Amino acid sequence: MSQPARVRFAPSPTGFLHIGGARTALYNFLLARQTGGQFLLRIEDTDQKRLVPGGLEDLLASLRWLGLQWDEGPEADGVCGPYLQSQRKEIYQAHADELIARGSAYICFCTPARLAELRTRQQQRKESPRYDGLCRRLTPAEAEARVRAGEPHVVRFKTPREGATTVVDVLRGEITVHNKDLDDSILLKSDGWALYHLAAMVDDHLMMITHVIRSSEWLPSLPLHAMIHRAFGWDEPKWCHLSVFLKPSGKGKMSKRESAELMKEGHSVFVRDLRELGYTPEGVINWIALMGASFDEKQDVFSLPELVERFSLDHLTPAAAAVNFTKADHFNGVHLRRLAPEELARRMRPFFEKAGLAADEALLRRIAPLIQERVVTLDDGVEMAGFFFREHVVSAASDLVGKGMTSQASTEAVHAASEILADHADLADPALEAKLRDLAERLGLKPGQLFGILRAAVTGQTVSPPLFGSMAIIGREKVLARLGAAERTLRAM
RNA sequence: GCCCCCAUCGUCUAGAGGACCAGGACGCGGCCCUUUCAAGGCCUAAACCGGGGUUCGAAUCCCCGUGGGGGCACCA
Repeated sequence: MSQPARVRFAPSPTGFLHIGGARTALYNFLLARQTGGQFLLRIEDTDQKRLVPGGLEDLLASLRWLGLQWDEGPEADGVCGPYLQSQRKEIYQAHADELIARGSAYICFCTPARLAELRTRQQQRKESPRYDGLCRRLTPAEAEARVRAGEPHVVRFKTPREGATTVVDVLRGEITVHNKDLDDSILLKSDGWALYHLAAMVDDHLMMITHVIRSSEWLPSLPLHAMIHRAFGWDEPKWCHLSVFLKPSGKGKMSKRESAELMKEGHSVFVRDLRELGYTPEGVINWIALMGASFDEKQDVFSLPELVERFSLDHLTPAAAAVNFTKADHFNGVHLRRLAPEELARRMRPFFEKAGLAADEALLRRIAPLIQERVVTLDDGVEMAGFFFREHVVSAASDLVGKGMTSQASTEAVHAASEILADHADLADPALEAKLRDLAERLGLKPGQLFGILRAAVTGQTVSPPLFGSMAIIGREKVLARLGAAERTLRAM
Protein backbone atom coordinates (compact mmCIF):
# COMPACT_ATOMS: atom_id res chain seq x y z
CA MET A 1 0.00 0.00 0.00
CA SER A 2 1.15 3.47 -0.82
CA GLN A 3 1.46 6.43 1.49
CA PRO A 4 -1.82 7.77 2.87
CA ALA A 5 -3.27 10.08 0.25
CA ARG A 6 -4.92 13.33 1.19
CA VAL A 7 -7.26 14.17 -1.64
CA ARG A 8 -10.11 16.48 -2.32
CA PHE A 9 -13.19 16.90 -4.40
CA ALA A 10 -13.56 20.59 -5.10
CA PRO A 11 -16.77 21.31 -6.98
CA SER A 12 -18.36 24.61 -7.69
CA PRO A 13 -22.04 24.56 -6.71
CA THR A 14 -23.19 26.01 -10.00
CA GLY A 15 -25.60 23.18 -10.75
CA PHE A 16 -26.61 19.75 -9.58
CA LEU A 17 -24.07 16.99 -9.16
CA HIS A 18 -23.74 15.01 -12.38
CA ILE A 19 -22.08 11.69 -13.07
CA GLY A 20 -18.86 13.33 -14.22
CA GLY A 21 -18.44 15.09 -10.90
CA ALA A 22 -19.62 12.03 -9.03
CA ARG A 23 -16.97 9.92 -10.68
CA THR A 24 -14.27 12.47 -9.83
CA ALA A 25 -15.46 12.41 -6.23
CA LEU A 26 -15.53 8.61 -6.28
CA TYR A 27 -11.96 8.22 -7.46
CA ASN A 28 -10.75 10.71 -4.87
CA PHE A 29 -12.72 8.88 -2.20
CA LEU A 30 -11.37 5.52 -3.31
CA LEU A 31 -7.76 6.63 -3.24
CA ALA A 32 -8.20 8.08 0.25
CA ARG A 33 -9.84 4.93 1.60
CA GLN A 34 -7.45 2.67 -0.26
CA THR A 35 -4.40 4.30 1.24
CA GLY A 36 -5.87 5.09 4.64
CA GLY A 37 -5.78 8.80 3.92
CA GLN A 38 -8.38 11.55 3.98
CA PHE A 39 -11.03 12.67 1.54
CA LEU A 40 -11.84 16.36 1.73
CA LEU A 41 -14.71 18.28 0.26
CA ARG A 42 -13.97 21.86 -0.63
CA ILE A 43 -16.54 24.18 -2.11
CA GLU A 44 -15.29 26.51 -4.82
CA ASP A 45 -17.79 29.30 -4.46
CA THR A 46 -15.67 32.38 -5.04
CA ASP A 47 -17.82 33.51 -7.92
CA GLN A 48 -21.04 34.31 -6.15
CA LYS A 49 -22.77 35.30 -9.39
CA ARG A 50 -22.73 31.77 -10.70
CA LEU A 51 -24.07 29.99 -7.64
CA VAL A 52 -27.28 28.07 -8.14
CA PRO A 53 -29.83 28.02 -5.31
CA GLY A 54 -29.87 24.60 -3.71
CA GLY A 55 -26.68 23.63 -5.48
CA LEU A 56 -24.67 23.08 -2.32
CA GLU A 57 -27.46 21.12 -0.64
CA ASP A 58 -27.82 18.92 -3.69
CA LEU A 59 -24.11 18.32 -3.75
CA LEU A 60 -23.90 17.21 -0.13
CA ALA A 61 -27.04 15.08 -0.41
CA SER A 62 -25.94 13.42 -3.63
CA LEU A 63 -22.48 12.62 -2.31
CA ARG A 64 -23.92 11.15 0.87
CA TRP A 65 -26.49 9.15 -1.05
CA LEU A 66 -23.68 7.63 -3.08
CA GLY A 67 -21.90 6.77 0.14
CA LEU A 68 -18.99 9.13 -0.46
CA GLN A 69 -18.77 10.72 2.96
CA TRP A 70 -15.95 13.23 3.29
CA ASP A 71 -13.59 13.37 6.24
CA GLU A 72 -13.22 17.12 6.19
CA GLY A 73 -15.40 19.75 4.61
CA PRO A 74 -18.80 21.34 5.10
CA GLU A 75 -20.55 19.79 8.10
CA ALA A 76 -17.35 17.90 8.91
CA ASP A 77 -14.92 20.33 10.41
CA GLY A 78 -11.21 19.71 10.27
CA VAL A 79 -7.96 21.48 10.96
CA CYS A 80 -7.70 22.98 7.49
CA GLY A 81 -10.98 24.84 7.40
CA PRO A 82 -12.92 26.76 6.46
CA TYR A 83 -13.71 24.55 3.49
CA LEU A 84 -15.80 27.12 1.67
CA GLN A 85 -13.59 29.29 -0.47
CA SER A 86 -15.96 32.18 0.03
CA GLN A 87 -14.69 32.27 3.61
CA ARG A 88 -11.03 32.34 2.65
CA LYS A 89 -10.73 35.62 0.78
CA GLU A 90 -7.98 37.09 2.97
CA ILE A 91 -5.87 33.96 2.66
CA TYR A 92 -5.78 34.32 -1.09
CA GLN A 93 -5.05 38.03 -0.93
CA ALA A 94 -2.10 37.42 1.36
CA HIS A 95 -0.76 34.81 -1.02
CA ALA A 96 -1.20 37.10 -3.99
CA ASP A 97 0.85 39.68 -2.12
CA GLU A 98 3.52 37.11 -1.45
CA LEU A 99 3.70 36.22 -5.11
CA ILE A 100 4.14 39.90 -5.97
CA ALA A 101 6.88 40.20 -3.37
CA ARG A 102 8.59 37.17 -4.85
CA GLY A 103 8.49 38.78 -8.29
CA SER A 104 6.19 36.10 -9.72
CA ALA A 105 3.11 38.28 -10.02
CA TYR A 106 2.32 41.88 -10.74
CA ILE A 107 -0.45 44.40 -10.46
CA CYS A 108 -2.30 45.22 -13.67
CA PHE A 109 -4.45 48.30 -14.19
CA CYS A 110 -5.71 47.55 -17.67
CA THR A 111 -9.43 48.05 -17.97
CA PRO A 112 -11.84 45.42 -19.25
CA ALA A 113 -12.44 47.72 -22.19
CA ARG A 114 -8.77 47.76 -23.16
CA LEU A 115 -8.57 44.02 -22.72
CA ALA A 116 -11.58 43.48 -24.95
CA GLU A 117 -10.13 45.75 -27.59
CA LEU A 118 -6.80 43.96 -27.37
CA ARG A 119 -8.52 40.64 -27.80
CA THR A 120 -10.45 41.79 -30.84
CA ARG A 121 -7.30 43.10 -32.51
CA GLN A 122 -5.49 39.85 -31.84
CA GLN A 123 -8.33 37.79 -33.22
CA GLN A 124 -8.46 39.89 -36.35
CA ARG A 125 -4.79 39.19 -36.88
CA LYS A 126 -5.48 35.48 -36.19
CA GLU A 127 -3.28 35.58 -33.12
CA SER A 128 -4.13 33.82 -29.89
CA PRO A 129 -5.80 36.18 -27.46
CA ARG A 130 -3.31 37.01 -24.76
CA TYR A 131 -2.45 39.83 -22.42
CA ASP A 132 0.26 42.00 -23.95
CA GLY A 133 2.10 42.61 -20.70
CA LEU A 134 1.67 46.38 -20.63
CA CYS A 135 1.60 46.62 -16.83
CA ARG A 136 4.62 44.40 -16.42
CA ARG A 137 6.67 47.52 -17.11
CA LEU A 138 5.35 49.37 -14.10
CA THR A 139 7.79 49.81 -11.25
CA PRO A 140 6.62 48.66 -7.83
CA ALA A 141 6.53 52.28 -6.71
CA GLU A 142 4.33 53.32 -9.62
CA ALA A 143 2.00 50.42 -9.06
CA GLU A 144 1.73 51.11 -5.37
CA ALA A 145 0.96 54.75 -5.96
CA ARG A 146 -1.84 53.93 -8.38
CA VAL A 147 -3.29 51.36 -6.01
CA ARG A 148 -3.22 53.91 -3.22
CA ALA A 149 -4.98 56.37 -5.50
CA GLY A 150 -7.80 53.87 -5.66
CA GLU A 151 -7.32 52.76 -9.24
CA PRO A 152 -9.04 49.42 -9.97
CA HIS A 153 -6.55 46.64 -10.54
CA VAL A 154 -6.04 42.91 -10.76
CA VAL A 155 -3.06 40.71 -9.95
CA ARG A 156 -1.55 38.70 -12.78
CA PHE A 157 0.89 35.85 -12.77
CA LYS A 158 4.19 36.74 -14.39
CA THR A 159 4.58 33.82 -16.77
CA PRO A 160 8.10 33.46 -18.14
CA ARG A 161 8.27 34.48 -21.79
CA GLU A 162 10.98 32.05 -22.71
CA GLY A 163 11.61 28.39 -22.23
CA ALA A 164 9.15 25.63 -21.58
CA THR A 165 7.32 24.14 -18.65
CA THR A 166 7.05 20.44 -18.06
CA VAL A 167 4.54 18.87 -15.70
CA VAL A 168 3.91 15.21 -15.02
CA ASP A 169 0.38 13.87 -15.20
CA VAL A 170 -0.10 10.45 -13.63
CA LEU A 171 -2.05 9.09 -16.59
CA ARG A 172 -0.17 10.80 -19.40
CA GLY A 173 3.41 11.26 -18.32
CA GLU A 174 5.28 14.47 -19.07
CA ILE A 175 3.37 17.31 -20.63
CA THR A 176 5.47 20.14 -21.98
CA VAL A 177 4.32 23.51 -23.25
CA HIS A 178 6.27 26.48 -24.51
CA ASN A 179 5.93 29.36 -22.11
CA LYS A 180 5.33 31.72 -25.03
CA ASP A 181 2.01 29.95 -25.56
CA LEU A 182 0.94 30.78 -22.01
CA ASP A 183 -0.82 33.89 -20.78
CA ASP A 184 -0.26 36.14 -17.78
CA SER A 185 -3.39 34.83 -16.12
CA ILE A 186 -5.32 36.87 -13.63
CA LEU A 187 -4.99 35.56 -10.10
CA LEU A 188 -6.95 38.15 -8.18
CA LYS A 189 -9.93 40.03 -9.60
CA SER A 190 -10.49 43.76 -9.14
CA ASP A 191 -13.09 42.99 -6.49
CA GLY A 192 -10.37 41.34 -4.44
CA TRP A 193 -11.58 37.78 -4.96
CA ALA A 194 -9.20 35.09 -6.11
CA LEU A 195 -9.75 33.17 -9.29
CA TYR A 196 -9.65 29.39 -9.37
CA HIS A 197 -5.99 29.26 -10.39
CA LEU A 198 -4.82 30.96 -7.23
CA ALA A 199 -7.47 29.82 -4.79
CA ALA A 200 -7.31 26.15 -5.64
CA MET A 201 -3.53 26.01 -5.61
CA VAL A 202 -3.24 27.85 -2.31
CA ASP A 203 -5.88 25.63 -0.75
CA ASP A 204 -4.39 22.44 -2.10
CA HIS A 205 -1.12 23.40 -0.49
CA LEU A 206 -2.59 24.61 2.78
CA MET A 207 -4.81 21.56 3.00
CA MET A 208 -1.80 19.34 2.36
CA ILE A 209 -3.32 17.68 -0.69
CA THR A 210 -1.09 14.93 -2.06
CA HIS A 211 -2.98 14.10 -5.27
CA VAL A 212 -5.03 16.44 -7.38
CA ILE A 213 -7.52 14.21 -9.16
CA ARG A 214 -9.78 16.34 -11.33
CA SER A 215 -11.43 16.62 -14.70
CA SER A 216 -9.22 16.88 -17.75
CA GLU A 217 -10.74 20.22 -18.67
CA TRP A 218 -8.02 21.52 -16.33
CA LEU A 219 -5.21 20.10 -18.41
CA PRO A 220 -4.66 23.31 -20.39
CA SER A 221 -4.05 25.28 -17.20
CA LEU A 222 -1.92 22.62 -15.59
CA PRO A 223 1.37 24.37 -16.49
CA LEU A 224 0.11 27.55 -14.82
CA HIS A 225 -0.89 25.61 -11.74
CA ALA A 226 2.47 23.91 -11.52
CA MET A 227 4.21 27.25 -11.97
CA ILE A 228 2.21 28.73 -9.13
CA HIS A 229 3.30 25.95 -6.80
CA ARG A 230 6.87 26.37 -7.95
CA ALA A 231 6.77 30.15 -7.56
CA PHE A 232 5.82 29.70 -3.92
CA GLY A 233 8.55 27.12 -3.50
CA TRP A 234 6.02 24.42 -2.66
CA ASP A 235 6.17 20.76 -3.55
CA GLU A 236 3.67 19.92 -6.24
CA PRO A 237 0.96 17.38 -5.61
CA LYS A 238 0.66 14.47 -8.01
CA TRP A 239 -1.57 15.52 -10.90
CA CYS A 240 -4.15 13.19 -12.32
CA HIS A 241 -6.56 14.42 -14.99
CA LEU A 242 -9.57 12.24 -15.59
CA SER A 243 -11.05 11.58 -19.00
CA VAL A 244 -14.25 13.37 -19.91
CA PHE A 245 -17.63 11.79 -20.47
CA LEU A 246 -19.04 12.02 -23.97
CA LYS A 247 -22.64 11.61 -24.98
CA PRO A 248 -23.72 8.06 -25.88
CA SER A 249 -22.93 8.63 -29.55
CA GLY A 250 -19.38 9.45 -28.57
CA LYS A 251 -19.64 12.80 -30.33
CA GLY A 252 -19.14 15.65 -27.93
CA LYS A 253 -20.19 16.45 -24.40
CA MET A 254 -23.72 16.19 -23.08
CA SER A 255 -25.76 19.35 -23.42
CA LYS A 256 -28.54 20.62 -21.17
CA ARG A 257 -31.22 19.92 -23.74
CA GLU A 258 -30.06 16.36 -24.25
CA SER A 259 -30.17 15.82 -20.52
CA ALA A 260 -33.84 16.77 -20.51
CA GLU A 261 -34.55 14.36 -23.35
CA LEU A 262 -32.80 11.60 -21.46
CA MET A 263 -35.01 12.02 -18.43
CA LYS A 264 -38.03 11.13 -20.54
CA GLU A 265 -36.43 7.80 -21.38
CA GLY A 266 -35.75 7.08 -17.74
CA HIS A 267 -32.13 8.13 -17.81
CA SER A 268 -30.20 11.10 -16.57
CA VAL A 269 -26.71 12.36 -15.95
CA PHE A 270 -27.70 13.99 -12.65
CA VAL A 271 -27.35 12.02 -9.45
CA ARG A 272 -30.56 13.37 -7.93
CA ASP A 273 -32.50 12.28 -11.02
CA LEU A 274 -30.92 8.86 -11.01
CA ARG A 275 -32.03 8.45 -7.42
CA GLU A 276 -35.54 9.49 -8.30
CA LEU A 277 -35.61 7.17 -11.30
CA GLY A 278 -35.00 4.21 -9.05
CA TYR A 279 -31.30 3.68 -9.45
CA THR A 280 -29.34 2.58 -6.41
CA PRO A 281 -26.10 4.05 -5.11
CA GLU A 282 -24.47 0.66 -5.66
CA GLY A 283 -25.53 0.57 -9.29
CA VAL A 284 -24.53 4.13 -10.02
CA ILE A 285 -21.16 3.73 -8.30
CA ASN A 286 -20.40 0.55 -10.20
CA TRP A 287 -21.46 2.13 -13.44
CA ILE A 288 -19.43 5.31 -13.19
CA ALA A 289 -16.41 3.59 -11.64
CA LEU A 290 -15.96 1.60 -14.83
CA MET A 291 -16.38 4.50 -17.22
CA GLY A 292 -12.76 5.18 -17.97
CA ALA A 293 -11.24 2.43 -15.90
CA SER A 294 -10.91 -1.29 -15.42
CA PHE A 295 -10.19 -2.90 -12.08
CA ASP A 296 -10.09 -6.58 -12.91
CA GLU A 297 -9.69 -8.59 -16.08
CA LYS A 298 -12.47 -11.00 -15.27
CA GLN A 299 -14.80 -9.11 -12.97
CA ASP A 300 -16.79 -5.95 -13.38
CA VAL A 301 -19.39 -6.07 -10.63
CA PHE A 302 -18.09 -4.31 -7.56
CA SER A 303 -19.41 -2.91 -4.32
CA LEU A 304 -17.90 0.26 -2.92
CA PRO A 305 -15.71 -1.70 -0.45
CA GLU A 306 -14.53 -3.92 -3.28
CA LEU A 307 -13.60 -0.87 -5.29
CA VAL A 308 -11.70 0.54 -2.34
CA GLU A 309 -9.73 -2.66 -2.18
CA ARG A 310 -8.82 -2.71 -5.84
CA PHE A 311 -8.48 0.95 -6.66
CA SER A 312 -5.32 2.33 -8.13
CA LEU A 313 -4.64 5.33 -10.31
CA ASP A 314 -2.84 2.91 -12.63
CA HIS A 315 -6.19 1.43 -13.58
CA LEU A 316 -7.53 4.67 -14.98
CA THR A 317 -7.51 5.46 -18.69
CA PRO A 318 -6.90 8.91 -20.18
CA ALA A 319 -9.20 8.54 -23.19
CA ALA A 320 -12.67 10.09 -23.28
CA ALA A 321 -15.52 7.67 -22.60
CA ALA A 322 -19.02 7.64 -24.06
CA VAL A 323 -21.79 7.34 -21.49
CA ASN A 324 -23.72 4.10 -21.84
CA PHE A 325 -27.10 4.11 -20.12
CA THR A 326 -27.87 0.51 -21.00
CA LYS A 327 -24.96 -0.40 -18.82
CA ALA A 328 -26.38 1.64 -15.96
CA ASP A 329 -29.50 -0.51 -16.15
CA HIS A 330 -27.43 -3.65 -16.18
CA PHE A 331 -25.41 -2.73 -13.12
CA ASN A 332 -28.46 -1.51 -11.30
CA GLY A 333 -30.24 -4.79 -11.92
CA VAL A 334 -27.23 -6.75 -10.76
CA HIS A 335 -27.01 -4.84 -7.51
CA LEU A 336 -30.74 -5.03 -6.93
CA ARG A 337 -30.49 -8.79 -7.16
CA ARG A 338 -27.66 -8.76 -4.64
CA LEU A 339 -29.81 -7.04 -2.03
CA ALA A 340 -31.46 -8.96 0.78
CA PRO A 341 -35.20 -9.14 0.03
CA GLU A 342 -36.04 -7.09 3.14
CA GLU A 343 -33.66 -4.41 1.99
CA LEU A 344 -35.13 -4.42 -1.50
CA ALA A 345 -38.59 -4.05 0.02
CA ARG A 346 -37.44 -1.18 2.18
CA ARG A 347 -35.95 0.66 -0.78
CA MET A 348 -38.91 0.06 -3.09
CA ARG A 349 -41.46 1.33 -0.61
CA PRO A 350 -41.12 5.05 -1.36
CA PHE A 351 -41.74 4.37 -5.03
CA PHE A 352 -44.99 2.57 -4.28
CA GLU A 353 -46.06 5.41 -2.06
CA LYS A 354 -45.22 7.95 -4.68
CA ALA A 355 -47.49 5.99 -7.03
CA GLY A 356 -50.31 6.31 -4.54
CA LEU A 357 -50.20 2.72 -3.32
CA ALA A 358 -50.29 2.12 0.41
CA ALA A 359 -47.30 -0.15 0.46
CA ASP A 360 -47.47 -2.25 3.59
CA GLU A 361 -43.90 -3.11 4.52
CA ALA A 362 -44.67 -6.70 5.54
CA LEU A 363 -46.51 -7.36 2.32
CA LEU A 364 -43.74 -5.78 0.27
CA ARG A 365 -41.27 -8.04 1.99
CA ARG A 366 -43.15 -11.12 0.79
CA ILE A 367 -43.38 -9.75 -2.74
CA ALA A 368 -39.73 -8.76 -3.01
CA PRO A 369 -38.37 -12.25 -3.77
CA LEU A 370 -40.92 -12.62 -6.56
CA ILE A 371 -39.82 -9.53 -8.41
CA GLN A 372 -36.19 -9.24 -7.38
CA GLU A 373 -34.75 -10.78 -10.50
CA ARG A 374 -37.15 -8.82 -12.67
CA VAL A 375 -36.62 -5.24 -11.58
CA VAL A 376 -34.03 -3.04 -13.20
CA THR A 377 -34.83 0.08 -11.22
CA LEU A 378 -36.61 0.39 -7.90
CA ASP A 379 -39.70 1.91 -9.46
CA ASP A 380 -40.16 -1.08 -11.75
CA GLY A 381 -41.82 -2.89 -8.88
CA VAL A 382 -44.78 -0.52 -8.99
CA GLU A 383 -45.77 -1.50 -12.48
CA MET A 384 -44.88 -5.11 -11.93
CA ALA A 385 -46.53 -5.64 -8.58
CA GLY A 386 -49.09 -2.90 -8.16
CA PHE A 387 -51.90 -5.49 -8.38
CA PHE A 388 -50.92 -6.81 -4.95
CA PHE A 389 -51.93 -3.54 -3.38
CA ARG A 390 -55.14 -2.85 -5.23
CA GLU A 391 -58.51 -4.16 -4.10
CA HIS A 392 -59.65 -4.92 -7.63
CA VAL A 393 -57.91 -5.38 -10.93
CA VAL A 394 -59.41 -4.74 -14.30
CA SER A 395 -58.51 -7.24 -16.96
CA ALA A 396 -59.02 -6.54 -20.62
CA ALA A 397 -61.55 -9.03 -21.99
CA SER A 398 -59.18 -9.97 -24.80
CA ASP A 399 -56.50 -10.91 -22.27
CA LEU A 400 -58.92 -13.26 -20.54
CA VAL A 401 -59.34 -15.39 -23.61
CA GLY A 402 -56.67 -18.07 -23.71
CA LYS A 403 -54.29 -18.35 -26.64
CA GLY A 404 -56.09 -20.06 -29.49
CA MET A 405 -59.21 -20.48 -27.39
CA THR A 406 -62.81 -19.31 -27.56
CA SER A 407 -64.28 -17.08 -24.87
CA GLN A 408 -66.60 -19.93 -24.02
CA ALA A 409 -63.75 -22.35 -23.37
CA SER A 410 -61.96 -19.69 -21.38
CA THR A 411 -65.00 -19.11 -19.24
CA GLU A 412 -65.21 -22.79 -18.46
CA ALA A 413 -61.53 -22.89 -17.60
CA VAL A 414 -61.86 -19.99 -15.17
CA HIS A 415 -64.87 -21.56 -13.58
CA ALA A 416 -63.21 -24.94 -13.13
CA ALA A 417 -60.06 -23.36 -11.76
CA SER A 418 -62.11 -21.36 -9.28
CA GLU A 419 -63.61 -24.53 -7.91
CA ILE A 420 -60.20 -26.05 -7.36
CA LEU A 421 -58.88 -22.91 -5.75
CA ALA A 422 -61.91 -22.69 -3.50
CA ASP A 423 -60.86 -26.01 -2.03
CA HIS A 424 -57.56 -24.62 -0.81
CA ALA A 425 -57.63 -22.45 2.25
CA ASP A 426 -53.96 -21.74 1.74
CA LEU A 427 -53.01 -21.02 -1.82
CA ALA A 428 -49.39 -21.61 -0.94
CA ASP A 429 -50.19 -25.34 -0.91
CA PRO A 430 -47.63 -26.95 -3.20
CA ALA A 431 -50.22 -29.47 -4.41
CA LEU A 432 -52.18 -26.69 -6.02
CA GLU A 433 -50.03 -26.40 -9.10
CA ALA A 434 -50.30 -30.13 -9.84
CA LYS A 435 -54.08 -29.95 -9.57
CA LEU A 436 -54.30 -27.06 -11.98
CA ARG A 437 -51.99 -28.84 -14.40
CA ASP A 438 -54.31 -31.81 -14.22
CA LEU A 439 -57.20 -29.52 -14.94
CA ALA A 440 -55.47 -28.16 -18.00
CA GLU A 441 -54.92 -31.66 -19.26
CA ARG A 442 -58.54 -32.59 -18.67
CA LEU A 443 -59.67 -29.53 -20.59
CA GLY A 444 -57.27 -30.35 -23.38
CA LEU A 445 -55.24 -27.22 -22.74
CA LYS A 446 -51.55 -26.57 -22.48
CA PRO A 447 -50.56 -25.38 -19.00
CA GLY A 448 -49.54 -22.08 -20.52
CA GLN A 449 -53.01 -21.49 -21.92
CA LEU A 450 -54.71 -21.98 -18.58
CA PHE A 451 -52.10 -20.13 -16.59
CA GLY A 452 -52.26 -17.26 -19.04
CA ILE A 453 -55.96 -16.82 -18.41
CA LEU A 454 -55.51 -17.03 -14.66
CA ARG A 455 -52.64 -14.59 -14.77
CA ALA A 456 -54.74 -12.03 -16.60
CA ALA A 457 -57.67 -12.59 -14.26
CA VAL A 458 -55.70 -12.42 -11.03
CA THR A 459 -53.12 -9.76 -11.83
CA GLY A 460 -54.82 -7.80 -14.57
CA GLN A 461 -51.58 -8.13 -16.52
CA THR A 462 -50.29 -10.36 -19.27
CA VAL A 463 -46.82 -10.17 -17.80
CA SER A 464 -46.47 -10.73 -14.10
CA PRO A 465 -44.40 -12.31 -11.37
CA PRO A 466 -44.80 -16.11 -11.06
CA LEU A 467 -48.50 -16.96 -10.91
CA PHE A 468 -48.58 -19.37 -7.97
CA GLY A 469 -46.36 -17.30 -5.76
CA SER A 470 -48.49 -14.29 -6.52
CA MET A 471 -51.78 -16.03 -5.78
CA ALA A 472 -50.42 -17.32 -2.49
CA ILE A 473 -49.70 -13.77 -1.41
CA ILE A 474 -52.95 -12.31 -2.66
CA GLY A 475 -54.92 -14.95 -0.76
CA ARG A 476 -57.85 -17.17 -1.59
CA GLU A 477 -60.62 -14.71 -1.02
CA LYS A 478 -59.26 -12.02 -3.28
CA VAL A 479 -58.15 -14.48 -5.92
CA LEU A 480 -61.63 -15.99 -6.08
CA ALA A 481 -63.20 -12.56 -6.27
CA ARG A 482 -60.96 -11.62 -9.18
CA LEU A 483 -61.67 -14.90 -10.91
CA GLY A 484 -65.37 -14.28 -10.46
CA ALA A 485 -65.05 -10.85 -11.98
CA ALA A 486 -63.13 -12.34 -14.89
CA GLU A 487 -65.81 -14.92 -15.44
CA ARG A 488 -68.46 -12.20 -15.61
CA THR A 489 -66.39 -10.25 -18.09
CA LEU A 490 -65.98 -13.35 -20.23
CA ARG A 491 -69.64 -14.20 -20.15
CA ALA A 492 -70.52 -10.69 -21.24
CA MET A 493 -68.47 -11.06 -24.40
C1' G B 1 -6.71 30.66 -35.59
C1' C B 2 -3.34 28.89 -31.57
C1' C B 3 -2.11 25.33 -27.58
C1' C B 4 -2.75 20.64 -25.18
C1' C B 5 -4.65 15.68 -24.76
C1' C B 6 -6.48 11.08 -26.75
C1' A B 7 -7.02 6.83 -30.47
C1' U B 8 -8.28 -1.80 -29.55
C1' C B 9 -15.18 -5.01 -31.18
C1' G B 10 -21.39 -0.46 -31.71
C1' U B 11 -20.04 0.98 -26.24
C1' C B 12 -16.77 0.46 -21.60
C1' U B 13 -12.22 -1.90 -21.55
C1' A B 14 -7.69 -6.01 -21.01
C1' G B 15 -3.18 -5.72 -23.38
C1' A B 16 2.98 -2.14 -20.58
C1' G B 17 7.97 -5.87 -27.95
C1' G B 18 7.26 -12.39 -28.70
C1' A B 19 2.38 -15.57 -23.84
C1' C B 20 -2.78 -12.37 -29.05
C1' C B 21 -5.42 -16.37 -35.62
C1' A B 22 -6.24 -9.89 -29.54
C1' G B 23 -9.30 -11.45 -23.65
C1' G B 24 -13.68 -9.72 -20.53
C1' A B 25 -18.30 -6.92 -19.90
C1' C B 26 -22.76 -4.34 -21.88
C1' G B 27 -25.68 -4.55 -26.08
C1' C B 28 -27.05 -7.69 -30.50
C1' G B 29 -28.30 -12.77 -32.54
C1' G B 30 -29.08 -18.09 -31.52
C1' C B 31 -29.88 -22.34 -28.25
C1' C B 32 -31.22 -24.40 -23.34
C1' C B 33 -34.34 -23.75 -18.97
C1' U B 34 -39.50 -22.03 -18.53
C1' U B 35 -46.91 -20.83 -17.00
C1' U B 36 -45.73 -14.87 -18.91
C1' C B 37 -41.68 -11.60 -18.16
C1' A B 38 -37.16 -11.84 -16.19
C1' A B 39 -32.97 -14.15 -14.07
C1' G B 40 -29.52 -18.09 -15.17
C1' G B 41 -26.50 -21.44 -18.46
C1' C B 42 -24.20 -22.28 -23.29
C1' C B 43 -22.80 -20.52 -28.16
C1' U B 44 -22.12 -16.98 -32.46
C1' A B 45 -20.97 -12.32 -34.88
C1' A B 46 -18.01 -8.05 -33.79
C1' A B 47 -11.91 -4.27 -33.05
C1' C B 48 -5.79 -3.16 -32.92
C1' C B 49 -7.67 4.64 -37.50
C1' G B 50 -4.01 5.19 -41.97
C1' G B 51 1.06 5.58 -43.65
C1' G B 52 6.07 5.42 -42.66
C1' G B 53 10.02 3.91 -39.52
C1' U B 54 12.86 1.08 -35.15
C1' U B 55 13.32 -4.33 -34.35
C1' C B 56 14.70 -11.03 -35.87
C1' G B 57 9.70 -9.68 -34.17
C1' A B 58 4.83 -4.11 -32.83
C1' A B 59 -1.88 -3.55 -30.80
C1' U B 60 2.36 -2.42 -27.74
C1' C B 61 8.21 2.19 -29.14
C1' C B 62 9.15 6.76 -32.65
C1' C B 63 7.46 10.18 -36.64
C1' C B 64 3.72 12.07 -39.95
C1' G B 65 -1.28 12.18 -41.31
C1' U B 66 -6.38 11.62 -40.06
C1' G B 67 -10.18 11.55 -36.60
C1' G B 68 -12.10 12.75 -31.80
C1' G B 69 -11.90 15.61 -27.30
C1' G B 70 -10.51 19.72 -24.21
C1' G B 71 -8.87 24.74 -23.57
C1' C B 72 -7.67 29.83 -25.08
C1' A B 73 -12.76 34.88 -19.41
C1' C B 74 -11.81 39.93 -13.84
C1' C B 75 -16.13 31.25 -14.78
C1' A B 76 -14.81 26.93 -12.43
